[in-house]
Amino acid sequence: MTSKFADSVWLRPPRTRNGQPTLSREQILRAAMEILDAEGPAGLSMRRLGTKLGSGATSLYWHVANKDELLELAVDEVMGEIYVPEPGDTSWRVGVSVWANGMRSALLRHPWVIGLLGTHPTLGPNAMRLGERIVLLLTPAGFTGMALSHASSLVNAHAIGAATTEAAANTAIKRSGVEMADLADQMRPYVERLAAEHPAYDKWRQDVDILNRDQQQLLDEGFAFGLERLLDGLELWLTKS
Amino acid sequence: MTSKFADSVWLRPPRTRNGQPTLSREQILRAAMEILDAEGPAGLSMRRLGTKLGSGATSLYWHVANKDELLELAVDEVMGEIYVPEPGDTSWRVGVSVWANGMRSALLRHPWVIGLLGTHPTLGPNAMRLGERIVLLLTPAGFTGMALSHASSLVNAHAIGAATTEAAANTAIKRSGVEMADLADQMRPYVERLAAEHPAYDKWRQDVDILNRDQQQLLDEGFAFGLERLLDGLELWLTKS
DNA sequence: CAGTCAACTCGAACACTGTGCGAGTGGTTC
DNA sequence: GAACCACTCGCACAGTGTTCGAGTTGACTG
Repeated sequence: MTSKFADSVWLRPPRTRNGQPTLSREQILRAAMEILDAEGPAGLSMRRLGTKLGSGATSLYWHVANKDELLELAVDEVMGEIYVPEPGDTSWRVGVSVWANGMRSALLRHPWVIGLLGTHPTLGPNAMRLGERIVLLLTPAGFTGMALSHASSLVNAHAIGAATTEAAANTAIKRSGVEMADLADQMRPYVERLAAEHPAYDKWRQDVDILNRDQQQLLDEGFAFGLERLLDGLELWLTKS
Repeated sequence: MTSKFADSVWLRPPRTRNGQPTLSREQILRAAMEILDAEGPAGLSMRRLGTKLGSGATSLYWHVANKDELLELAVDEVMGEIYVPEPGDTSWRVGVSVWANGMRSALLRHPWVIGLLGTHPTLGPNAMRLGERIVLLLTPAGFTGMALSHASSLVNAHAIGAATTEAAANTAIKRSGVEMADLADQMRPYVERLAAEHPAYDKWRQDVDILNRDQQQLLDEGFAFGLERLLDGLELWLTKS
């Protein structure tokens, strides 16, 4: 049940010597991410990963303690794909926007990360580097002490939350036929049944004709809208204190 | 690979007659949630659920198509715990705050939901009821059309994102010994190693002395801070358009 | 050159998992 | 009595993560 942080991956160097012994932590990680990106977490099993690498499944356990740990490494790898601009290059608003948008798209490129974020805190080196960049970006903007932490959490939460619902929508579309129109048709009886019980929701849905719009564009706009409101709120706080 | 929405749980009535045949969808759902709350998703297996209900594991498949579907039902059940005030009872700001706080605490009461939110969209009756209430709350506040959707997504994302990182922290604390101080001690060598590479982050961490604070209070404050900024941003948008 | 040790690989086995299938049970309706 | 339906469930299958202990390699030491 309990596990010491002292045993964590981040404290244990990759087990490999100068030579290249046909298997390395990096290599395993890369192969694992390929499977995850292509087929989601359900597609990743140690045996499959082993055969993909041309080695026995249990060989992996020399380089990685656990499947869980492997996933932790993978999550941090995704964190490494997020770019946070240096201060001075732009205003803090633009900097935060770049960061937030980059985070959203990284999460959507690797949607399996989303389901893992709530299970372990992300403490890997890439996450740390991210933290450093964020401090560097927000400090000159005027955020200090706890406000810095809170502001950063706010942006983080926006990216994670938006990516979560967006990923859910994506998998629903992927899993049903292909066309959004088809899915809308399939849902019609259900939606109509509920329309009676939820008149306001239904009226709104008809007003905006939500099912006949470009879903991706809607999601993009929604994220941008939220981000803008959130930046306004932060800016207001800066000027008022 | 593909599955028609026509087969979805939400279109299929619970399979039970007037009599009470020792097993019902409701009952299964309740037992499943007890296990999930107590031991997380890893603790839930169909066999365990069966024995907990005093019946064979495969009997469950009469009432529920598969485990995924059972989890979908469970997620919607949690959505039912979220309260959105009616408009007129309070200002929209307070209404949204109640909703957001309720959502955060529901997700933290049932942290296993967080990992599932990204896998299926939540379309159950409770989620729909939530949607209705949100429309009723935000419309009189001045949000119409797409802005309503975007504002609602923003609040949603904040709750989900904050709960995600908070759940991650909680499991880390639960899983290591017991005391936060112990965990801080265990992390020390790692943190110190990284301090050199991340001076700004390190300086900030020392300035606020983050490890010696009440973590729960910090999380609460962070959520409230973010929510306030976000509401300010929305209010500003309302007045400017 | 032989010997030792560490780094690394891997097959077998264990205790599990979700789920399809077909047989079985009990009550209600002709 | 017969037929039907709602429902339960044991068996079996193909898979899972992981442990253990034996095996293989290559480099360094005596």
